[in-house]
This record gives sequence, structure tokens and C-alpha cells, in this order.
Amino acid sequence: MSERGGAEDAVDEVLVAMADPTRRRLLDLLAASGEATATTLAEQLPVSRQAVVKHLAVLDAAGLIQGGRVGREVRYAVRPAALDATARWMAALAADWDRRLANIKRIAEAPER
Amino acid sequence: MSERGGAEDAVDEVLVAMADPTRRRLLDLLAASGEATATTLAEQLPVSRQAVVKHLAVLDAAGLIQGGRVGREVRYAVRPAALDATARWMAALAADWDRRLANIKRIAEAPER
DNA sequence: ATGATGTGCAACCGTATGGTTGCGCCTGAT
DNA sequence: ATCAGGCGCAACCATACGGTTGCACATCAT
Repeated sequence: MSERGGAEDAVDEVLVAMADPTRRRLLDLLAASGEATATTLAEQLPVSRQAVVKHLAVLDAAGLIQGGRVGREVRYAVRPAALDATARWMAALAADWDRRLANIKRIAEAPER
Repeated sequence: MSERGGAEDAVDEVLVAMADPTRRRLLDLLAASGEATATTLAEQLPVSRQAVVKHLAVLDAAGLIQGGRVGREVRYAVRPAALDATARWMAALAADWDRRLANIKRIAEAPER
């Protein structure tokens, strides 16, 4: 009941990153391509390269992608770990809610004694 | 490969709702209390009741909570379903990334022939 | 009846955020 | 040597968002 705090920071960044539709689109494109550069990605989206660069920075900070330089370009690829961890966090939270709701219901339905 | 679109709308609202720390705090308090009103929740947070009301509206729209009137007050409670669905969506996405990455790696490592 | 308590609505405010444009700097190709 | 393609930085802009305050309306208790 105290594994909170530290983990929440990481989860927070992932949630914020995933909350934007353009960023999710970017992740889809990246997952589909395997690897791509900001310039390439911008061509497939209705926003400027600079906008893409900013989004990639957010995604990178959240650990959802990682980029490496190849010559004059920077190629980004998707990283499942952070997303998976957040999915687990969320599933655990939902399970906790379920547990609590079941408890309340049990108490409510129990006879007075 | 086409179960996207419809589900994403719902997921989007949940992600946006969960991306805010105050809203997550609110959900924690609600889960802990079982039931609570905007006024009660505001007392436990460093923000005004009105701010809480707005947050509750967002959470309600996302299906994460539901409120019912009891006399002059409106009591809210947590709803695990939407959160659970989003957790599953996210886990599936992470798994998809994993699959794709494994595929790329396989191709890359395969001999030319 | 009347006062306290709680909700609902609206206007308003500052800042974070998603977006743009412009420009300078590497790096690779000719 | 030079030129094109791609990256990085900075300034700037509009709007959405989290938050506040003020007030009117409903409801319960006295």
C-alpha cells in the first residue's frame, strides 16, 4: 500500500504523452515503420516538422520512444516497456477499485449484526 | 486490424482524464471513500469546490465515475469498467509493438537469402 | 418562516500547450 | 568547393485548460 509515489512520476509522463491524439498518431506511424525521422513523420501528418520534433521530445521523455543518430538524421523507434508498465499500473488500479466496490457492497448487504 | 476508431474515442477521454494529477487524486479519494460529494472532496484538496466540480464532470464524461443525487447532495462513486478497458487497450498496444519489434529484429538478423 | 448547507451557472484570469515561421549549423553528395 | 537535405534553436501566436470568485437556486433543519 506504499508502492505509490516513485512509480507515479513515470506513469504521469506516459499518461500525459498518450493523452494527445497527434502523439498517438506518431506512435502508430513509428510502430508501423519500425524506424522513422522527424522529417519523414511530418510528411505523413498535417503538422510541421517542428511540431513533430516537440512531440517526439515528449514521447522520448516518457520513455515511449528512443532515437539514435545515423549520419545526419535521427531515427526514432518505439519502446514498449514504459507503455506496458503503465498498462499494468492502470489494470492494478482498476482491480483495486473493483475490490473496494465489492467490499462496500458486502458490508452494505450484511445484516446489522 | 480495424477495431480502431470507435474504441479510440472512449480511450481518448479516459487518457485525457487520467493525465491530470488532481483528477487522479480525486479518483483516489473517491475510491477510498466509496462515495463522496464535490464539497467533501474539495475539503480534502487544495482547490476550490468549483474546480472539483469541473474535474468530476470530465471524469464522468470519461465514464470513470458516476454520480447520483441524494437529497440536496450529489454523491459520486468510482466505475472500474472504463479504466479497465483502457488498461487492456494499452496492454494490447504494447504487445503489438513488441510483436512488430520482434519481427523487425528477425528480418534484420536473417541471412540475405 | 428562515437560516444554513450544498449545488449549479457564468464570467473571468494566467499559463501551459500545440502549433507556426525563420534562421543558422552540420553532414553527405556532386 | 559548393550545394542540398536534415537537424536544432528561438521567438512568437492562439487557444484550451485548470483555477478562481460571485451569485442565484434548491433543500433540509430549526
